[in-house]
Amino acid sequence: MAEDWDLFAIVRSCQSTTNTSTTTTNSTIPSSINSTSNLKVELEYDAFAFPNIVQPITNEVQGLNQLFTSFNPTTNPNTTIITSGYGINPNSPNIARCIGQHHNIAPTTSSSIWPNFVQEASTSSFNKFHNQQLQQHNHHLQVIQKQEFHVPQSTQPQTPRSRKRKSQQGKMVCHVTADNLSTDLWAWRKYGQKPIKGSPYPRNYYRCSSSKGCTARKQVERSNTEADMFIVTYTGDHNHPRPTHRNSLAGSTRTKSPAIQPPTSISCQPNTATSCSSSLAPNSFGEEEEDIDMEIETDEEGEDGCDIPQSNNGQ
DNA sequence: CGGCTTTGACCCGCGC
DNA sequence: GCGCGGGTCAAAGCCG
Repeated sequence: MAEDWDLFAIVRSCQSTTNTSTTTTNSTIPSSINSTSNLKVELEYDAFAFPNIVQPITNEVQGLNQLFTSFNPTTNPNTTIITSGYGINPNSPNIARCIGQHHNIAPTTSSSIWPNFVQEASTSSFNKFHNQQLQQHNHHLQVIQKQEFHVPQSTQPQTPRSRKRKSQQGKMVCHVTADNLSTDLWAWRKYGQKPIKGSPYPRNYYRCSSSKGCTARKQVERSNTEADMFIVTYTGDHNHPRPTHRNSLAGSTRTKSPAIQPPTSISCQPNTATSCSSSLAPNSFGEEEEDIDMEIETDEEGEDGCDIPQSNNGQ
């Protein structure tokens, strides 16, 4: 299909740019959030009117923030975190404080851009979703705290096809610019592409290729409202430590297809996941430290690594 | 040779 | 109950 852009787009973005904007998926978010120079991270929780979950979420937020922070290469003073959401009081001191703190602490690693991420919850199965998310996040948090890399229990055993709608599963959504489509050290393998109703652009499906049993999934699609923005959605958890460096899995990249390539391109390929992911992505969690190291290793590429110029990661 | 991309078909959750 | 549409599978072909 001509729309290969996606793929590469994703992958490619190895370049870092400074624009990353985060928006909430649920509510189409205006670009007002975007800040070119400042990185704004928006944590959105659809707590709606479920007071009972607010607390847990708060905890989550903390956990996420920790992770996020530790992960965030860019953490810098300029980083702004915006909390918004339904249900969770944006003004919540707990959250704000927590976030602020973490950010301050955050290690400053590279100048890479830290893509925005949004935590999205589906309204339909709100409770279910939240429970899952909370579990995942808590779990991740625990993992991090322990400095472990496994996500043992996992989240869901993935049976042959867990057809459960993704919308109902916990997921992390990142909005990144084409330039930032970043990459991460995880190795991703494309396993499908589908046209999405209502969107002129197809959605690409990737799964982690580092480990056979890994349930991590990644979806990438171009925003139909903002041409140069890509929506990257992460689901599932990695059941293995993050690779130390982009691996080289073999094959690769077919050069980018002639088709559309996002602006910058390179094919970072699957291995490259966007930084967003790292942040929240469940998986990435554990590896934060490594991540950082590794990512840093990438130099500046910004995000993570997409150092790989073209073709696949390295290959 | 191993791994990746492409792509049509299939499966099945979900809304009507 | 039916149909739509999203997500996944798997064969074929490509690339390093």
